[in-house]
Amino acid sequence: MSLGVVLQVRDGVLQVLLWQRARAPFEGSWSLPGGYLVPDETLETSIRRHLADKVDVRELSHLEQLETLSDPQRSPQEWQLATAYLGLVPSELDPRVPSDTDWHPVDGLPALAFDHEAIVLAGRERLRAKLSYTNLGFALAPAEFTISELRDLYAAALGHDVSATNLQRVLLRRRVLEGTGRLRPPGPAGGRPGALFRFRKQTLEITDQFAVLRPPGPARVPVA
Amino acid sequence: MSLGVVLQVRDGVLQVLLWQRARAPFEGSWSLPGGYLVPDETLETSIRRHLADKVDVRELSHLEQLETLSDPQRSPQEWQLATAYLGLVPSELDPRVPSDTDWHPVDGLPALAFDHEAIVLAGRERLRAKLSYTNLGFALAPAEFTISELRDLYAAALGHDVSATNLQRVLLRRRVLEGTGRLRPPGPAGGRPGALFRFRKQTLEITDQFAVLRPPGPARVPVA
DNA sequence: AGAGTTTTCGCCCCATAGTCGTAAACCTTA
DNA sequence: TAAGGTTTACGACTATGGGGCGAAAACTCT
Repeated sequence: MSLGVVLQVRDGVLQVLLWQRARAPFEGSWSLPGGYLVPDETLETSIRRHLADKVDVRELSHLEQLETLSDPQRSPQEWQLATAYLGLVPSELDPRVPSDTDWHPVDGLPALAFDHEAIVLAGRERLRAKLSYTNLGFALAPAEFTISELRDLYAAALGHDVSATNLQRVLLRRRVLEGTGRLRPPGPAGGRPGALFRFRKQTLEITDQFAVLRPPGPARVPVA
Repeated sequence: MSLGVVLQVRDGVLQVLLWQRARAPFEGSWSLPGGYLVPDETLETSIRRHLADKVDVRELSHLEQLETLSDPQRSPQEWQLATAYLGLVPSELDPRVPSDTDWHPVDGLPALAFDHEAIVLAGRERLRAKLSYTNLGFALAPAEFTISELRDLYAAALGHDVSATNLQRVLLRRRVLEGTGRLRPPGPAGGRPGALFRFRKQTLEITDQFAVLRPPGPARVPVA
């Protein structure tokens, strides 16, 4: 079967989409959305199909495979293999979810069915790691944003403060962000209008090249 | 079913363990070792069991899950899910392998059965990436080694030259390596004896902390 | 006009990577 | 024993890029 860890930053907090089980085992407790495969179906197709009831597929800005769980004890009744996926939803969207489904802060989860808590935490770790060496932030952020807004998104996803100055310089240097010409008008409290940025690419790319593994030679990427 | 991409640096070249199929489909062509699960078996147990015929399990210095393949077209006959694992063997070992099994350089593979070529390349990419931001090198290297030997290992696995000076400084600073007191006597051509090093840990650890995701504050890890 | 807010940007420090050149330690051969 | 060749070790220098700070800019409101 396939399971989905769907994450979104809501109200400044990283949250996960959970579904309340209607049947035993673990009747009534919260669990990850997902379900069985049908014949000749890709795992990715399967999780997209199961998620379609919960979130509009077009609202998923990113979907990648996490891992496949196979512990014989993970389900109390039958031996069940499950492949977990990580899905991300941009923070400006508010998908309509069914009544048995709701968002829960990843810090402070209720008791989850099966091994789903560990899967959620694995998804959060994957997100945190990739935020640093890829452009995965595009999947959390709206189409346009100020640096302050992006800093709050990163802080929520990473779980600690982020320096806005640094974030801007680093992401610009890595050519992850680019400025639109536009400005965001200040709020009722006033303040200087913030410049609006966007991610250059909407697909996953590795932005960090490491020291020892970088091919030698004086040729360096031009700053352009 | 489970599949294993078992990599080792042999003769200064990154090689993968392949098995020649005895039955259709793809009879006679090379493929990854692996096979079906038995009930109540973990995927990791399964791949270890299937690999036991090829390589002594104790010779595997590292084993981690790569991904689960589910394309309905990946097997010409039946719909088949397969979970691929990446296994590593230290370069000083030379496992006895059956006659239908042999090592092949990852650069210059023969035509492989199913989608196995893509899986091998995915395994190589995982190795290359993790060599840079983890201590995964421990799984390729012998118990003790000189910096030159380690440099050759890294160069083979990464596919490009590596500076020995840099490699030593970086891995020492990250506290990935530590010096044993010993020296390796020079070869017949002479030369200064090389100092012997070892990896501090034999389990996977992340050694690189990234800029923007690093928690703020002046506190830095003491150089000790 | 002045006070309060928020964003922007320049400046400086420092940690670490990359390169190079020289010294050290060993072999073989004359 | 001296000289030349080979390999490793290590210091010096440079470049890059992150981290932090503070001042300036651009607003709103009173």
